[in-house]
Amino acid sequence: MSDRDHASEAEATELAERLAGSGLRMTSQREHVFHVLRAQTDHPTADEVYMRSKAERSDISMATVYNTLDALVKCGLVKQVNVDRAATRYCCNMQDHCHFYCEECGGVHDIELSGGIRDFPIRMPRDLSARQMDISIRGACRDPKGCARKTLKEGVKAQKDSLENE
Amino acid sequence: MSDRDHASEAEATELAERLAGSGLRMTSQREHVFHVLRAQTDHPTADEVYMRSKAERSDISMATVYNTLDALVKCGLVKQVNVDRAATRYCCNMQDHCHFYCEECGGVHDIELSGGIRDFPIRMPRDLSARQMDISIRGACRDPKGCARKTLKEGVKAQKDSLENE
DNA sequence: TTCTTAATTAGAATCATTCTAATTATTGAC
DNA sequence: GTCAATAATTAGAATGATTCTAATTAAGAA
Ligand SMILES: [Mn+2]
Ligand SMILES: [Mn+2]
Ligand SMILES: [Zn+2]
Ligand SMILES: [Zn+2]
Repeated sequence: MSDRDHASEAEATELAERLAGSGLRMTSQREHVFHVLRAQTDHPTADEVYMRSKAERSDISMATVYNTLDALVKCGLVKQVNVDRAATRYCCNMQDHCHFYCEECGGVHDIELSGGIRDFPIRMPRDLSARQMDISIRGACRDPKGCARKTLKEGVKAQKDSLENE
Repeated sequence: MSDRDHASEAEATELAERLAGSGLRMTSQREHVFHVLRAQTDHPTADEVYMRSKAERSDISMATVYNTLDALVKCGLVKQVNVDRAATRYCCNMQDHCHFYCEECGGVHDIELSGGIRDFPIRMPRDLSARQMDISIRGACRDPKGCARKTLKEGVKAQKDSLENE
């Protein structure tokens, strides 16, 4: 049994436990979608998750991808990330972090937070009680190789076409 | 001439100048939409701006409201505020601030920032250059009177109906 | 004016997401 | 294992915010 199998097994076990904790069942589709998410640290949209999932399991449906992503969010294994009004992205890094959006390539990167998110210099009015804080940063990633994603629209479309014509 | 007229006049002048600065023309629709936005400190959606605008100018169209809000954003008089995937809201407070979203009533409130947004304790990776940071807080506003907006969906719908049946 | 260009408008189109209703899979009791 | 009960999957329809289109109207320059 390879390291990879070990990793997948541990992943599946964690998934099954978390799902059970929320009264949800483990299924092969859910395992596969979760694995697809964990395979890359980018923050794919539902559509991208669908395409990647379909590459190995050609029978999976978009509806199931949406349902599964929902289930993963409900049981605390995945977070939704929204950038403007674009399609929701999914993040499976459950550490406390914030997001960087590259306006050049459209990529989203995780940024670790130094201190706890609590001790940020914000004075909360007395009549408002905070439950959660979200920080997002936008800018450009000046990676010499060019960024993770190509120039947003064209790049995403090209990627989609190439997967469809397989 | 009343104080109110003075205020409106100054508002219109600022608007005209800002529009001109972006190569855009001043129109009565734009003046009216801008005035509607400045009349309340809440963060209305395009649809809400449309309803409020139509209350006084029944001939204005939704398309114009969208176009105008766009123009106002382009010339730096208004900012867009996104909460999850819900309809975009519009904010005409141009000071540096962040947003509080009440999960109970759906209202959005401004929160002043103590220090400059620059000295927040975040270590940026070398290959990422930040241009802008957004902070949003979610929680509940425990106002004894109840919050600005009623319980989200029902409240918004009721408000819409009441305006339509005038 | 009159010409040119921009703004407004109604309605169609788009696109991510949610919903519906039918089918299939999983679970637990027997 | 059999069999109901319940949950998950699925295709496709519906939704809703926004954008686009193409026609009309208004504004500014000459
Ligand atoms: Mn992330
Ligand atoms: Mn604001
Ligand atoms: Zn980039
Ligand atoms: Zn509230």
